[in-house]
Amino acid sequence: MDLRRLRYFIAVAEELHFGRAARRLHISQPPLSQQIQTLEQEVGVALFERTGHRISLTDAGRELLPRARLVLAQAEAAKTAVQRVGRGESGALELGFTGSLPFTPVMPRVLHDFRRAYPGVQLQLRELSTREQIERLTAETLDVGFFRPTRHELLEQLETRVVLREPLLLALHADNPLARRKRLPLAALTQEPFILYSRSVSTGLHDQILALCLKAGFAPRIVQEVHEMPTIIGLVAAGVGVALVAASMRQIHVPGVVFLPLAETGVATDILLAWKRGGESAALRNFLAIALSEAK
Amino acid sequence: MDLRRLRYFIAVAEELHFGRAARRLHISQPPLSQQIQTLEQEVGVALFERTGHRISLTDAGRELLPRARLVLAQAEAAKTAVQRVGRGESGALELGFTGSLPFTPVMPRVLHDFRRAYPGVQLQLRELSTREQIERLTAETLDVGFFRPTRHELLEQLETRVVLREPLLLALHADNPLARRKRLPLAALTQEPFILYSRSVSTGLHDQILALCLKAGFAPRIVQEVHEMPTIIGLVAAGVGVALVAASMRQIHVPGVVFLPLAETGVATDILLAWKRGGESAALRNFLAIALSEAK
DNA sequence: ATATTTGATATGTTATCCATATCATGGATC
DNA sequence: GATCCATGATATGGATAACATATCAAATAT
Repeated sequence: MDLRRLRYFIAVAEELHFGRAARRLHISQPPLSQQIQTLEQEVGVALFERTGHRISLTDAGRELLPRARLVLAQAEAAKTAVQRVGRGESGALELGFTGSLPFTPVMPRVLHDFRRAYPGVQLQLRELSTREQIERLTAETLDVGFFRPTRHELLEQLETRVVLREPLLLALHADNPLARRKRLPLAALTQEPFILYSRSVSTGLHDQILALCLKAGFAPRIVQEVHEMPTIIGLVAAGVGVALVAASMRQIHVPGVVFLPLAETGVATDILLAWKRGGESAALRNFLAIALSEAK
Repeated sequence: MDLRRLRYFIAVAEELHFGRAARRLHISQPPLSQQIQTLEQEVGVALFERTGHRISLTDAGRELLPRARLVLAQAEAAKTAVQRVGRGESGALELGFTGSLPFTPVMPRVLHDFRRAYPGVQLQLRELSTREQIERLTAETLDVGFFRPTRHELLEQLETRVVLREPLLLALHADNPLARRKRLPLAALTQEPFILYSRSVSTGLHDQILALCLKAGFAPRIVQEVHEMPTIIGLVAAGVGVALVAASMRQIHVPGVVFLPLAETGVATDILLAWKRGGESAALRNFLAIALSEAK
């Protein structure tokens, strides 16, 4: 199983024509036929069906094609990553985060410290939903991600650490009579219109808040679902309704929005750092070291 | 970037000793040094630091090690996956069957045994009429099918085997006076209302039963045509008429339906296994091996 | 029936890979 | 500090593998 043979195989599988594939590979046709035959001998399975004038992939060939592409892509990625390190850029790191994270104390601090400690690392920031982050982390098209707890079947393939736990606060409009109180029990919100996190995108918070309300004895009247926390603040300012948000949302100063602690204790939301187990790059290891040391 | 070179690199990186790594790779030391140098030239970065007596990984080498492992592992996985498909241990198989087949002893047993022997094969079951199966088998949008004999011009393009021969029984309602007899000659049914198989969908059974009746000296009074055997049982139970059904229909226990053997001997219906000649996938070959070995 | 296109085969050349032999250098030992 | 040992690099020749040119056999198209 040679990378060159895999490359040849992909060319033939894509062109479905030995001659064209050979031209694309800048070799002549006979050695290509020969290499494919060698590859087929090696795996012990026919990869193409040669029925006279035209060829087609066998089941085995169809199985191999995407895998061969993956192997080649990863080899290529390894090469460029190594070269980047060689040029002193010491690697690249793609970091995912949800919209609320930049307002928390943890993400800015980690970024700042990492940038100072490893100025050579090319740090790419990507705002992505929790779900997208989990999918890209498992597919290894993202190195590390910040998000809040959720349910997702791929989560168990990832390594996660809680890096911050912050209380949930009630955000409501200053004109609301309840805004004059010092703290509020959830039960006081029975009649309030609720802004909630989207069930499909922010499953964890959606379910958590719903469960809290039910425990307090009422089902919230949901007037709006949103994807990201900061959006909520805008809606609260616009008088659309009340919402439960992480304490760090207080960072966002919008006239007319008041934050109140809940009377209930222990109502909080975690911030997680997640990455794929095994095969951590040097840059990722360094990032994790900094992020986790600041986590307590 | 050759897979061999990556393998060599991993060995040296793990042993941190060219001699030991060479021994592990069953080659001598000089070519190993040479291959590592070639690899370093290829990526343009030093992977090891040779400081006199001992060597260590450079940052670039540390970056490469986990990635090289990943590439090799995935190449290996691709190989075994392809081989599994080649051996028919994985892949997909689409199986057609008519409505009466699940009640026969042969189809459930074959499915059970095949699933146990080749759990990796994705087995798709499709309830299809005999005609549809024949058309899809010749068009190769179906891999294999179970049905009863019929006339169809495309049949000669298919390979067929009889996997079970079962007697035809008379199904009639318990209230029918004839139901008290132990066995019945066909001639006793001259005046009975007949439920028959649709001429267009189940040509074989339709013609067979019509011929039997004519041979017994009467033309049956057909009150209803149906597409599938199990449907008949329901109609018999409803008192619509009498019918000839395969013995395995006795599996369907519906109150009010009585099954009686015919006085005539040798009145039976076959169950066929059919597939398209040539180009059998490995999974299909394995399926046929199991199905035909149980056919006797 | 003939021409054309396709992938497979034959053969010689070149490049790659490996083994044996040898060299250069950094530590360890006396 | 001279010697010895271990380690990786270099030199050289032979085996293997990959390639190009020339050619073939079979399937289509004209």
